[in-house]
Amino acid sequence: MSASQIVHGGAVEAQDAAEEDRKTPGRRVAGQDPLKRQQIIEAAKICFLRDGFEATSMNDITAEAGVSKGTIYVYFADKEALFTSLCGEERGRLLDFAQQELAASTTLREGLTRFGIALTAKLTSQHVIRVQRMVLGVAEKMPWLAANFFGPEPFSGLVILKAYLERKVASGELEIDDVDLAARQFMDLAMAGLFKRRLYCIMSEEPDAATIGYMVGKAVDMFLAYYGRDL
Amino acid sequence: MSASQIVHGGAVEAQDAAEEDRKTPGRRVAGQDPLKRQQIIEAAKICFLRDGFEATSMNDITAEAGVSKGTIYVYFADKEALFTSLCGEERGRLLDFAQQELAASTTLREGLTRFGIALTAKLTSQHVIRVQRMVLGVAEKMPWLAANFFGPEPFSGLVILKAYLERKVASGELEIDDVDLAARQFMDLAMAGLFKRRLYCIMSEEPDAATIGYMVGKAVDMFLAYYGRDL
Amino acid sequence: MSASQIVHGGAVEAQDAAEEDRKTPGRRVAGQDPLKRQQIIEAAKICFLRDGFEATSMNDITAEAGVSKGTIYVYFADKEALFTSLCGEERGRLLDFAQQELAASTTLREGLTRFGIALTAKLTSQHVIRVQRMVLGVAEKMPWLAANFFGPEPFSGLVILKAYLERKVASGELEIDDVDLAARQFMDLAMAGLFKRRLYCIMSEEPDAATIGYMVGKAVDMFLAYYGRDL
Amino acid sequence: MSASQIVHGGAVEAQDAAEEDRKTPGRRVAGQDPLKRQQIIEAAKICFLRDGFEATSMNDITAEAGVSKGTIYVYFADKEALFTSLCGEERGRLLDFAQQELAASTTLREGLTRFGIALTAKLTSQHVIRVQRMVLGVAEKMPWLAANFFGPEPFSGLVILKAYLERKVASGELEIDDVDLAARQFMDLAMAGLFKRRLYCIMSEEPDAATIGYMVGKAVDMFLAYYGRDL
DNA sequence: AATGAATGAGCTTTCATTCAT
DNA sequence: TATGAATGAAAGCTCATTCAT
Repeated sequence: MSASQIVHGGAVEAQDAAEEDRKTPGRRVAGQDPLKRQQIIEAAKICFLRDGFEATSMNDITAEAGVSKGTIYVYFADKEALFTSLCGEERGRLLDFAQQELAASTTLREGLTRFGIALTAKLTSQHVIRVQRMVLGVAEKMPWLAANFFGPEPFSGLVILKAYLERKVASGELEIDDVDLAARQFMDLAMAGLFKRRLYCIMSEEPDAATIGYMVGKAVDMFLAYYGRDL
Repeated sequence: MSASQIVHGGAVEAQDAAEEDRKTPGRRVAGQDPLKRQQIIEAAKICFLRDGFEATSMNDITAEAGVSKGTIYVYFADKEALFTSLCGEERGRLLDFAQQELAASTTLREGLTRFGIALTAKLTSQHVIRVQRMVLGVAEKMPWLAANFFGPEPFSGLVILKAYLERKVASGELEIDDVDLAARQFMDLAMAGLFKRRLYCIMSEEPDAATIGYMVGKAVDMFLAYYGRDL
Repeated sequence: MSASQIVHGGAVEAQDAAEEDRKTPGRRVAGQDPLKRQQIIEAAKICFLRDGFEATSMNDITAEAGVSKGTIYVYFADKEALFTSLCGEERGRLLDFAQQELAASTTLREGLTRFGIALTAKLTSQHVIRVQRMVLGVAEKMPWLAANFFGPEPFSGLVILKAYLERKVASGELEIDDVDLAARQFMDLAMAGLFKRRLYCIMSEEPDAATIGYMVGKAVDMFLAYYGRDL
Repeated sequence: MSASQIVHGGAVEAQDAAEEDRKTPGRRVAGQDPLKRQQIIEAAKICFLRDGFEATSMNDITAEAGVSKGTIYVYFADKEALFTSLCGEERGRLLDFAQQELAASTTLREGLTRFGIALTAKLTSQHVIRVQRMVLGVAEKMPWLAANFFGPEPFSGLVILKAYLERKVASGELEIDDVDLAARQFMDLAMAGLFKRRLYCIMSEEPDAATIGYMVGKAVDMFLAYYGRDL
């Protein structure tokens, strides 16, 4: 698998299949064209994020996708199945960018700062906030969907940060007794207040870079003051 | 008025009024029977918390409340008004308990600890989590409702904590340049990870007292290590 | 029966009964208070004329009349019965004024002119136009109601005009072979076009006195030119 | 196109279009099938004429038309739009026949007589009377609809008659100072009493040809006696 | 006798889903 | 295979009528 494929993520296998099929002319199998499937999902994403699950009609998605209603029902059993698929894709590897931020950093402080900034920017962005509200709105009915929102464990931001912290503990730069807790503390500290204010519409605009930088800076200070080992 | 009544909050006056009115015979005014109003709200709460705003039909509430549809519309102008009323009651004085926790404490560490424990217990309780999901589900459509969820500013937990911190700064126990940020940091630190895990159904049970105590203890340690002034 | 009773018309017997009952204190018989009955009818008239039969709710009438819904149902079996009663009263002696116009005139030309003016003014007045539309709107369902709208024959304008014409024929001032037709011709001629234009909202304002005078004048001219006997 | 098709009027083109389309296979566009549209309108006509606008429910029309409720809403935006369409079709060229009657006549007397007979027969026919009651029932709510009932000016019977009278004035056969009034007078004279009696259910059957002929004859006599110029 | 809160069938309209083309 | 017209259950809401007070 090439590097570019890694970047594109989950849709890659489907794309490959599509390209192969295109070579052999003739009828496709119903509900098997990955391009059309993606087209529907993208349209549904726009609608669901804009209006929420209930307020979005299949007609809206039809219009947005430019395919017929019947076709959607070939690719997805019903509205809920489409929504679930879409959430699965959206979740994708929501926090995988984190790995790069940490890998690209030389010092501990830089690593934490870049990680914190990227994390906060992402989680408070208009798009991701909307996705979260959408998912939380159906969490009672589809808890598994919410539970997996931040990604299946092995790839989530938390796991990445924990691994990073553990390496820094091993290297002697940090002294942490409960790495899991410390990782969670740092993440919440980095967006202290911002996340909830964004989620609850108290802050209606995305925070700007200066704000995020300021808050993450304070978080790193505090985190290192407590867990850092003066060398 | 007894202490227990204070705890129960907003519904108390209505109950009292109802009992008094029952003594004086005669017809009640339309939409003014607090018992019936409460009956409807309780039913609506069950339905809205279970299914969300859009997925709950007025018929569902009718059946749950055991009153007719027409009656609901005497007490509430429409579905949204009922939902708003319910949220208003639910919000009530969600975080006012906080004041007592701080007032009842002698030392700074005790104050922060009691405050953090009460806050975390409240916000991660099954009921409050459900209410939050319900409110977030309609945040896109009724942002004012979400924005006011944690109470109008003067009485919210944040304001109380900030005032407390400011007093401690004045008394020389703390040294904080940005009290607003510090307050937010402490609150998020106190429930680091817990809040999100509860909201996203990753943790399906309410955290037990030991867990909360452990996490809040760590939070207080970290907070005092950074902002505390060794006297 | 006194002269004043004749003028007051149908409600007289009820009034008498009311006065008698007032003498004996104590409870009235349900649905027997003519004052309250009238109060309800007046309110209903306002509502039905403003909004039509279907668009008027019993609540509207309740509010307008200042009596309770139950009371209305004591006086009238249902909405339709109330409407029917109201129409009966409205019809009353819609065109009885005509007699006075003719009696107060000395010459034939004056009689026809005054009659024509009064008739046209009445039938094109906003109130009467509304009543007519209301009645016509339910004519398919309650044809008897529409049929009696212009009054039971003996007292209607047509009968009065016919009697007048017959007297003028007998006196030699007119020469008419079909008096019934002539009477109808005069009435329609007097409001030629005006009536239909008013009914069909082509003319939204009541015609002014000058317009009516002009048209009736033309009608009298034409009528006398054809039926008049030059003496 | 046959003569009988001309008589039937507005629905003819739609039918033709439908038949043509049926020849070309393939799916129809939503809300574009003229047969189905006509089917709905016919059903609506039956219901609205029988019960009036308010008293007719969309369910009634659904049942009468034999199509689903949703389908009606594909063809018509709402109940009012359906009603308006139906009225528009009904109005059609209600009085255009008049032109032919006048054109086909040689003498003035014949022209007026044929015109008067055709006008009276049409306006007192059971169907047109019902349509008028239906329209008048909503005149308060949709005055524009009532106002346009007799057709947009250029094609209405009144305009045609006025033009005819003006020609006759020019040719010296008539002497009229106010042609507009004269035209209205003639039209009302032609159906003197008949129209109102039919509208108000005083006359429950359509008038027969003899009655109409008699009344129109009298009207023509009177009209010519006044406006005619003895040559 | 009078009241008006409560009822629930019924209203117009929407929309997820089906299936003939 | 893909289409989109048609379906009809169900939505939010109204209101004529009833009946406990």
